[in-house]
Amino acid sequence: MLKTSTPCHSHDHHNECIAQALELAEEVCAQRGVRLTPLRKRVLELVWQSHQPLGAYDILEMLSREDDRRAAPPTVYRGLDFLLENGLIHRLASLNAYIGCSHPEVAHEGYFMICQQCNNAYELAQHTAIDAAIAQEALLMGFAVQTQTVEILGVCAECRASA
Amino acid sequence: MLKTSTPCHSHDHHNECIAQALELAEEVCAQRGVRLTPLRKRVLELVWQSHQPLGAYDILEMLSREDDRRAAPPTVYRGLDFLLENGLIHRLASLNAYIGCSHPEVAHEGYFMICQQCNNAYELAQHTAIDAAIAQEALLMGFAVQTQTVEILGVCAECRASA
DNA sequence: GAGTAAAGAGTTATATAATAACGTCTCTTT
DNA sequence: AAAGAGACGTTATTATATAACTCTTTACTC
Repeated sequence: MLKTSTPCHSHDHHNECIAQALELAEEVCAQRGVRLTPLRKRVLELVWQSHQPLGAYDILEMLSREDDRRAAPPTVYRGLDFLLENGLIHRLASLNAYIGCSHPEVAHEGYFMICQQCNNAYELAQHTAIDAAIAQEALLMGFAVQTQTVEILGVCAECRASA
Repeated sequence: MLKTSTPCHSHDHHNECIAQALELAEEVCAQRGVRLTPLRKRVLELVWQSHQPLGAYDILEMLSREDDRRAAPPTVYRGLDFLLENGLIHRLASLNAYIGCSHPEVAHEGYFMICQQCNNAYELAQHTAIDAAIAQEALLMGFAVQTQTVEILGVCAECRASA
């Protein structure tokens, strides 16, 4: 059973959290026989630089800044597509944005609570009451679930406390 | 408590279901003192012509066909915005599409099961296990929910049966 | 190790979804 | 009638994503 990803609010985030995610990504890709190319790794790293969902064009701009030749959209979208396929990131449909996944080793749907003040996205654990409830409703309707989009917008505990 | 909207598969859909929705919309708007102008009503009618979510540009094209002068995007989006604000339609973030709401008289979030074969979108009842589960998770996290996006893609019972 | 197929990535152009900004018309309210 | 607000037309633009073609790199086969 997966645990709720607890976003780091510490300054070590950039060092620890990202490094850990990249390492795990390497493992996962190796195990699956798919290639985490420099570009893909670069995109993943950029996505991981915050717990705040990033737009594809934000990533594009960051990429373009580093290499000083201008990257084009397909470059980023290919990277994102690969990462999505391999569960290394999730896409947030309600924001048109992307965010790193802490548990790429297990295929799963992402359930998110997204704070509209700090913009952090908190991925919920699997096997919560939520997915049980969805499974139950689906069963009642005879509906065969393929993919799920569960994105809750609001204000996180920290932001509520500091308000 | 709301009931699950049971999409009509009958041929009477166009006559009954739409008429009923439009009538209800009139009532709701009258009661709230907002204006269901001809344009807005027209957009709502178009949205209701199927239980399949429609894109804004689909609606735009339909509008343009009738009046034979070409309508522009803002025309449609203004209509959609009004309808959204008044709960007469829902927006499906995962599809960038819009669909009529059967219960505009009660403010609520839309939970949807969307069939990838027939494209029908089934709006779930409120007060299901799902919203209870979401509320419970939010409570655990100290998260104040503002808006919810719950969109389940898969195959509906009918399509499974006929496959 | 050379030949070949497939995957990855660059590049240009385009599709799709949504909004900004401004003008005009039409109501109501005074 | 004048003023103000709401609704809508119109043009242009922004934001998000993909198509199509090319060339390079990698991996596989012999």
